[in-house]
Formats: sequence, structure tokens, C-alpha cells
Amino acid sequence: MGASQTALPQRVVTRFAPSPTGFLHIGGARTALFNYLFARAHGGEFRLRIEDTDRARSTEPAIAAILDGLGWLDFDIDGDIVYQFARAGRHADVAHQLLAAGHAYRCYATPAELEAMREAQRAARLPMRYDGRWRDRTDWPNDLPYVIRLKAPRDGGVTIVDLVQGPVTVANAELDDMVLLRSDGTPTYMLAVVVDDHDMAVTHVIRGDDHLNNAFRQLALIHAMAGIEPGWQAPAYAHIPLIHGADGAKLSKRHGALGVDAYRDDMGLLPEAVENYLLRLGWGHGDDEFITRAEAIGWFGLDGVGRSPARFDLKKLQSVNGHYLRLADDARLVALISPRLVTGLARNIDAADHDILQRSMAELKKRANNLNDLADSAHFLLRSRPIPVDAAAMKLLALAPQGLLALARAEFAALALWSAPALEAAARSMADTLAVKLGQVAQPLRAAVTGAAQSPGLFDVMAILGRDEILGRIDDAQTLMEGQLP
RNA sequence: GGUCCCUUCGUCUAGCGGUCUAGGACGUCGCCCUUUCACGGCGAAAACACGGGUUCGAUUCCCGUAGGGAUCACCA
Repeated sequence: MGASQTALPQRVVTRFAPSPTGFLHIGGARTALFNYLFARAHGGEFRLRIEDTDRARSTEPAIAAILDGLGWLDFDIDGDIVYQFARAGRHADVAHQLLAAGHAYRCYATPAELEAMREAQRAARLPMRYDGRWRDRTDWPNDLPYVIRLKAPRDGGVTIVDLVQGPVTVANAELDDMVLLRSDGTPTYMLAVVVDDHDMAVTHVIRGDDHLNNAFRQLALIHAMAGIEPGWQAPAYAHIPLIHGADGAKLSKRHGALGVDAYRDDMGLLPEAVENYLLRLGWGHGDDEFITRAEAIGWFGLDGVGRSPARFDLKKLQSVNGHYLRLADDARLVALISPRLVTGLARNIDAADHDILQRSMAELKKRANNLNDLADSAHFLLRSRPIPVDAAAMKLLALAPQGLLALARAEFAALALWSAPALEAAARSMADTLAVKLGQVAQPLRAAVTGAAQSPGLFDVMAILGRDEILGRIDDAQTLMEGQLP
């Protein structure tokens, strides 16, 4: 079957190689995660290479977004970041070495000519491949531009023992002679990756399975170089399936192909939740659902990665996030929602607000699955009086037992100790006095105190907000209800 | 269309020839807890794409069919 791969190298080096033409999307984040985990699991290096050879589409902001995203996810990068464009000279050198050694050749076919060739192949229903028309020619028109193409083997086949896909064989006849160096002297992606991976001593190429077909061509290039420069050998490959949208189609913006910044800022997710979700997407460890970074490093293996594309499920992501939210440190969550509250409140968070948030957080975080909902649910705590009362709460107030608010105001004002248990005891005794269930007392009070029909434990909220504020809010509700009377 | 890859509940998955009356999670529904909403607990419905083999025995192995995906640039 021709070329095969060498045994597993001792020292592991993986790399994440995004092209900076947009944000770091969720699929890229998963590829980065797998590379990161694999490197750490083997005590190896995780490197970053920015594939910026497409000068027209590569941007500085995109590079910043990628770095920002990786930082947020806390994937520490080893060594210097490699910028591919800066290595164009080295790439061209390799192409010329190949040319000199007879492993590559000049092709003078014009783009128009190639297009015509493909058109003819399309019409004849033949596979569309470069036909090798300049492969053996030497009658070069020296004043015309040419590209350098790899003189790939035509017989036999190549087998890649992919760490995820298993052995995959392709006949060399299926592959054509790819362009290495463009007519303007710049390297193509195919050349650049191979040279960079070699020069960076990458041992394991873990990437999306959209690159699987490329791997065969890249292997041909590596084998050609192996005969010229010592030390060239094929890396191990692992092509992981792409993530699909909820409808099974390619992931689009509509269902989650967003930058990780959107997951952080717009959706209010925690990085550890995104990481855990991404890890479990296409990979599993028994029945384990929540896996720490340390466990992931201990357990992760390429052989456990599924071979079929997984669908992206936002509901589950939210649920996983809710789990991590409940686990998260209260102070951290207060810090995370504060900016969101500032926007909603149109004022800054002061020390008193901070204290209220900190004391409420343990209860608040049980009721939210993301930072946005968490901030929303904390909003009522910090609002200045009179707080807005929503429709459901209005209804509760309207249905309140006669004289409840006035009674409650008096009882609470007279309370010796302002604590949750004392407040609850007072409310229970009021219910007895009025001969109603506790709920008929608590619900209208909740409406008055929180402006909503649902909230964290009423008496905890009251204890945290303090007597003055609560009495004030009850007064406001009474005023409000008086205004509602016909 | 050629080539390559894939196929367990709606979704993510466990399963690596008998332990499967197919397990877990999200979602859905019901019950419990309870001052509301959550959290938490308990429970229910829900899958081995289809057809052939191989085997004493297939969800697990092989081959077809169907369906899905990837890729076929002087883009990465």
C-alpha cells in the first residue's frame, strides 16, 4: 500500500492552527480543547500557529479574538506563537528544494486553461483533477508565470492510520499534483502546514475531519521531503468530526456557530461549562457527565472520540452551565453579573449593593442557567423604590386578604429581631390571625417585596434587604393598590 | 457525480459476541419536597436505520441497501 506511518513518537507536540479570518468559533474551540487535552495528557506541548497566509482575509482583530477566546477557556499555550505568513520564505525554499530534486515541477497552465479543463471534465462526468499536463515537460516558456506543483506518486495508494478514523486508504490515482508555490511566489496552505508542522516538531495533528482528504496530499509532500532533508517524518493524524447544527446541517450562525465571545458575553456562559459541554460532544467516559479539567486530562484519549458528527444542543449547554453556575464561587458570580446590572440599573454598584448581591447569591444561582438570567433575577434587589410590579404580581396583590399589607407592615415594624426565621414566624402568625394559609400571606408579600410572582425564599430576601427597605416596599404596594381602586 | 467517512432514545452518549427485559445525561411528562419559582429526590414515555450473512449466540464482526457527512481551487 506504499507509504505508512512510523511508530508513535516519544514526546508529544500538538498544535491549534486557526486562520484569523473571523472569530474563534465553537468548532475551533473544540479542536483546540482536544489538542490541549491530548498534549497535557501526555506531558507534551500545546502550540498555537496563526495561519495568516491569506493576506486579504486575515485581520488583527481576528487574531486578538482567537487569543482572547483561548485565554478565556484557559488553554495555556506553549512556546511562541507561530505566524505562518512570516515563514513564507522558508516555505518557498522547500518548494524550490523539491523542484531541484525533481519531486516538483513547473506548471505554466493559466487559471483560464485550468478552468476549461475542469469544465470539460465536468461535462464528461469525469473526476475533476489536474491532469498533469506539465508534469513531464521541460519546454518552459521562461518569460511566463508558473506555479510549482508536487510530482505526486501516481501508482499504488496511501494508508493513514488515523487515530480517530482508523485506517483510511486512498489510491494515489485519486490525488492530483497540488500547487505548492503560487505564480506570485507565495506558498499554498498545503505547503505551509506541512513545513510548519515539521519545523514545529508537531507529532500529532488533531484537526477537523474536513482535512482528512488533505492529509493524503500532505503525506505525499512529507515523503518527498524525507528524501531531501533529514528528519522528515509523518505526524500521527486524528481527524475529528465537525459539529453540526440542531437540524443536522452544517453549523451556521443560526444555531451556535458563534464566536466564543458570544457564549461568554451574549449568552453569559462559564468557560468551564463550555469546555465540559464541548468535551462531551463526541467523546464520553462511561456515564460521567461532569468532568473536571484534571479528570479530562487523565481520561482523554483520541480513541474515544466518535467518528460521526455530533449535533450542537443549546439546551444541554445551558443545563451544563446551570450546573457549573451552582458550583461557582459566589464572589466570582457577583463580579460577573455586576457589569450586566450596571447596564440594567443605569448606575454603578456600590458597596451596599455588592453586599446584598453577595448574600443573595447562594439562592439566586440555583434559579439561573446563565449570567444573563442571574443578573435579571438579582435586579429587583437593587432597584430603587418604588420598584416596578409585573402583571402576575399585580394579580397577587389584588387577591390579597383584606388588610394584609397594613397588618404586615405593622407586624414587621414591631419585630424585635430582623431575621429570616423571625420574619417567617411573623408571617405564619399573620396567616393564623387572618385564618388563611401561609401562601396567601407570602405571595402578596412577595409581590410587594420583589415585584414578581416568583423569587428566592421570601424571608431570606426580606432579611437581606433590611427593615427600612421592606417597610418602604410594602408602603409602595399599598399606595399602588389604592391607586388601582375604581 | 468520483473518492473517503459515518449510522444506539428527539439530542449527547454507555455498550468494545452472551452481563441488553439496551445504561446515563439533556429535553418532555408525572409525583414528592415547598410560601412562589428554582434546586433537589423519585418515576414514566423514548433508540440498536433496513436486508443479508458469519456464529451455538449478534447492538457488538462482514457484505449490501438507504440515509447523513466530508472533500474534489494558484482558500485555508
